[in-house]
Amino acid sequence: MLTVSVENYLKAILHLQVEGEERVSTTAIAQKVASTPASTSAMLTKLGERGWLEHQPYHGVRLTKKGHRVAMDILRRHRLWECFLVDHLGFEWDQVHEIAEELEHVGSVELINRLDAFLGFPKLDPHGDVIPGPNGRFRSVAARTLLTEAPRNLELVVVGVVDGGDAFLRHLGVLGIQLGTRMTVLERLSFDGSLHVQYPDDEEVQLLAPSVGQRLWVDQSSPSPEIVFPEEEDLQ
Amino acid sequence: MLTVSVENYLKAILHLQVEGEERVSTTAIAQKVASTPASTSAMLTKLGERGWLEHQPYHGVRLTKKGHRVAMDILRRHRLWECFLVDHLGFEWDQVHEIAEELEHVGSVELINRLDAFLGFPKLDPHGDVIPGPNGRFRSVAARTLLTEAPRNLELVVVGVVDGGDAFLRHLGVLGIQLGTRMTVLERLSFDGSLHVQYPDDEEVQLLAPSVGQRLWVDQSSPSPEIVFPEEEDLQ
DNA sequence: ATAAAAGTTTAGTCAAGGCTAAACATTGAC
DNA sequence: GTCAATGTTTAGCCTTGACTAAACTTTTAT
Repeated sequence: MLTVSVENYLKAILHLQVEGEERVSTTAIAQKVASTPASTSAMLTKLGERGWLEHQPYHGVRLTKKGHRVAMDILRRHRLWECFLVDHLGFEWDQVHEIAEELEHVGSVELINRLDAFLGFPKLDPHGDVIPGPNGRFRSVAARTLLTEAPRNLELVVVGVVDGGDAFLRHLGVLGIQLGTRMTVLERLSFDGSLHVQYPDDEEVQLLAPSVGQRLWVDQSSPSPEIVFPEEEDLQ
Repeated sequence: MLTVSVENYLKAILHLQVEGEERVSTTAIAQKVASTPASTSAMLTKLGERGWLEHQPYHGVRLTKKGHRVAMDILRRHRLWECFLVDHLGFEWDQVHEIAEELEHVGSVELINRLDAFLGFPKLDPHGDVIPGPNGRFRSVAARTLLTEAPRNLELVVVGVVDGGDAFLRHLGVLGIQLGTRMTVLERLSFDGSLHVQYPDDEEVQLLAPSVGQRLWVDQSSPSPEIVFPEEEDLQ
């Protein structure tokens, strides 16, 4: 049965699987769900028996089609609820994750599809993450680049954050950055990859740490015919 | 800790306590939460130890102030979610109970208060039940009478249902009755208390079973200076 | 190539919350 | 007032999902 605990494991595995590795390790999963490797191992065996994943002892785990579908549904619910909380209840984007963690386990399919319609079938959640559709697949992904890898001297707009924990989101708040913030990258420093950026209507040039630049998705502020991507030798 | 299970017990006890009896029996609670008397007895002992109720072995149970407050909060969450589901997601009133049973266990106080504001601080849920305020007390109760006890020959409007399970709500649907339906009681039959009622713009007189009339809250359709309540000798 | 480190699983417990069967209280009928 | 019927609790057991400690694999470093 799909208990809250099972849903959390599947969600965690999807997360780790998307973020790179083909096979996901027991320890990594244990960390994500804040449990011990021993408990996790037991759970993985069970999830394997029930057909949600393939578990090769000592060599990690991979979601089956069925497991992947379930996990995507949970992600869908989580992100739709976040939209609701921010767009209609007036929460800030760094306040909604915890609440959505609870709401995502409410199981009614009818509920979530109606919520989707109520919200106007959004493609992105308040952090700029893509929302899976009712078929359990991601909706068309908008063009986006990491700020670190974006072209210079072109006005950009922030369209998302990578793996946005509340701490990072609040830090962005301090920096005055949110979804929709516009900025232009003037230079990327070779020392550590820090970025010199400039905001519209602001003479001053700001220095942005690489830890921030690597975690911001941006798109061109207004479509332009000439897009110049940086070449390797550009990097000083 | 306030687990889902504990919340369900407290909610069930509040329900039974409101519906009459001062002390609530183990068996009645077991029935409400669809459990056995044995399991319930164990749970009641625990809830007593934790200060949510007073448990006199063999003589039933009564919520403490603390327990009452918690139960009212759950009722508040349940009914606010029902409002949201019907008013904004377009559900019918007989479809929302189950879903609200899940949503009511999402714990954030901030969430529920914002939802309350979003909904415009409603006083009544889609079934006409009173919604507790953030202080854990019922909001001012509107004037209302059971249809069975309402005055004759006066246009009434349905403002609520008593203990509306889905089966009853669907039955009302078959009869064409919902919140806001107007009707006039012509006569109460002495045999079994059935009611002869008439709907506006409809010549035909309908017969309403007492099982229905006893479970409909009504108010006067439009304020009238003369309210005639039925006397005993009126009942043929 | 092998030993230490790191990662994973197994073994043995625990708490929550359910169940059935049996023992115990209370109530009501005679 | 006693005894049967009803209601309640206790006793003993089960499942889920956690935990620690110990055993076992795999990987890494020398």
